Amino acid sequence: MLPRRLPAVNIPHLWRKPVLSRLQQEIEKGLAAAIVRRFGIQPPAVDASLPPDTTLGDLAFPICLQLARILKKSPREIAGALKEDVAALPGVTRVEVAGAGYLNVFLDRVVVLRSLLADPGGPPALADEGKIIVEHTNINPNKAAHIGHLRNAILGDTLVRALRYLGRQVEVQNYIDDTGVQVADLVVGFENLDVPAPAVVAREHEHFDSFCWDLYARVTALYKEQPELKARRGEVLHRMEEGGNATADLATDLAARIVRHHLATMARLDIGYDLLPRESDILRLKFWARAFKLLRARGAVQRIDTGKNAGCWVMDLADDPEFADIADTQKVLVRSNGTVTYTGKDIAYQLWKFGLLGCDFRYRRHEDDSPGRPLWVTTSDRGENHAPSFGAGHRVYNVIDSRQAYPQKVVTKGLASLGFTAEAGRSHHFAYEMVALTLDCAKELGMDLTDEDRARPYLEMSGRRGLGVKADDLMDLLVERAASEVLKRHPEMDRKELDGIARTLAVGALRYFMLRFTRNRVIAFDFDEVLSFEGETGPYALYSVVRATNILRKVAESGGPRLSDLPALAEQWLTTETPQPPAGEWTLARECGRLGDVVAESVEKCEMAGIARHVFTLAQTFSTFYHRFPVLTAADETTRQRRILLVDLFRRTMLRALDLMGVQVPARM
RNA sequence: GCGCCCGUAGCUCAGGGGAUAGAGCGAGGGAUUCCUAAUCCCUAGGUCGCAGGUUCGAUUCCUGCCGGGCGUACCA
Repeated sequence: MLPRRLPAVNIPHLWRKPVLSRLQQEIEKGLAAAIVRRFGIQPPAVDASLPPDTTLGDLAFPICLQLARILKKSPREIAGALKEDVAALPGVTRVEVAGAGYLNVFLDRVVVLRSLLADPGGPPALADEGKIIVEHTNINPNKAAHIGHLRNAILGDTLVRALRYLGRQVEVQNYIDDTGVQVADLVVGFENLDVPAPAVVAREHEHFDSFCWDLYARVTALYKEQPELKARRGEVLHRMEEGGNATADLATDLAARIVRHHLATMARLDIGYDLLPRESDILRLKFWARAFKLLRARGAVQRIDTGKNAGCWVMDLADDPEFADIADTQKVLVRSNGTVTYTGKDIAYQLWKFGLLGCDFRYRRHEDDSPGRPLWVTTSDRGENHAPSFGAGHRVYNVIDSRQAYPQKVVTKGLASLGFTAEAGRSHHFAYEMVALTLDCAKELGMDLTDEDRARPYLEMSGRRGLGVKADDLMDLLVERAASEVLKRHPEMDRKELDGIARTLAVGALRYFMLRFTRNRVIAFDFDEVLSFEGETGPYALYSVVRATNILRKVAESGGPRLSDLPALAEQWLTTETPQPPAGEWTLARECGRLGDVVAESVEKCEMAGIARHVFTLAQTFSTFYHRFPVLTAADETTRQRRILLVDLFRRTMLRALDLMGVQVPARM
């Protein structure tokens, strides 16, 4: 569904890059100028790369390999001619011609280290762009959240954190589809299956959402036995859209109850929102009517009189090359029975997100908000007077799995066909592949599988079949697992601390797991993998920071500088004549210096796996450092101080990097 | 049918026009009077799905095949 690379989410020019890349940029410019001077040609893009290891240099330029053809000279000869010019650039201590003709640059490590210590993990500063709206989570409020929803929420929340780190103003929205077919199914379930009223269920079951998970699967089975119930579902849907009747009230109540559970589930992972826009309000406040009018005025929708779409209002996509692949070029926005499809409502919603609809929701505080994190929900009743202003964003990310790429394209096309081409260009479908279940996993869940199922590489989760791993169940498993690991190492630990650490480790394990896969890869979910705390996992990363923290604690305990003294120590060190740090230590510093670039690149590519990977690389680099270089018992005071500062640089960088992933660091584990 | 995604070590995955293709798990071997062994070090393991093309150079770009997944709804 996606182009191979997303259309570049263009980040307006970085006017201040992190220290490493800033230096790198200067050298790229200087090298380009030298090429013009020596050879009288304008070179292609001069880009630095990283040499395989730091003993070869800190930056490597392959440009001479490309110039060889143009200049008809050997790459090494060209590199040799440029070597002195590059060596004279500020921040460069040495240049070597290596391999086939690489120009390898050694940086002044002390200069770099000084800047890093002054601002560890600092982001590149970006030109202000205005509000960015990120929509994620968006779970149908008719059942418990499952691990597929977790991938969505974790990707979305990480994107939000990355954007905020880059200095963006972000508004997080979690759209509540409370008038959709799936909620109607649940209403049919409560009406026709032998279950207590919702209020009673809520009293008797701690997990109302989990109860509905089962009920939803039972309704699906019931439709097979009593097909006439499907007509009832249609009626229910109609009544829900009308509002102001008992059926609609039941639906609203059910959706609200389940949303509260979803919010609680996500809160366990430190995922929150600013606004819950409700679909019912889009209807009640006539958002669709308004969007529909605009679309008709532009001739962007047509009423169809004949054929299978007779009686519907559709958007015709035939003339658009983007949709050349679609067999049926008409996308229905208004059904023949007069109700609006999700895509129709989504067009209205998207217009509102950009402030193009000319009308607004009313707002009230959600009952589950907290002083530190206000949460608002839309309403069509009287709103509160002091609500902040929502919507009217400059850029919009919709975090939605790639199975919905086609309707997302229709939404964007809707904007474009109304003449809002700039906004269409700033509408980003942040697409990712689904989470499926391995066959082993499905068996562990006790699912009975068909032969067809067993022939597949993995199974798509299905709410209708009740096939899936619930988010809360997985979290419970992770917390339990974490608690037992911590207890093994700290048998004396009190319950309260243990619970806190176990929760932190569980969040770290889960969030790391969901982020380590690039978004175009289907995750075939497997319990053993997600429950692993060794190797490339969240707990491994946390462990490295805990160790760093321990070193610094022991430094303080042995009469050395305390955490609060370290800035002063860095300051003092900054002004002292210092030898260049050796390669093994420098590698750690260099990795720390890359965070800002890594995040900027991750946002540009909408690829949050880059952040996870970098966190792992940082942890791994530190682990190597930890084993090779004693800090407390360093040979001399200069070395000891430098290492203390390096450990602190690592610690502070990791705190920021892990915070981007929504993970806190425990004091011990 | 058409479109999109995936195919890299036994398994799970990174990477990406150029320096010996990387990591984790698993397998084998080693390290703990020393800052937590949730760690570290070493070894084995790869015609980067297949075939063409572009290029000084392709695992990476292009084309065509093969295998798998998803989409192509008056569900979302």
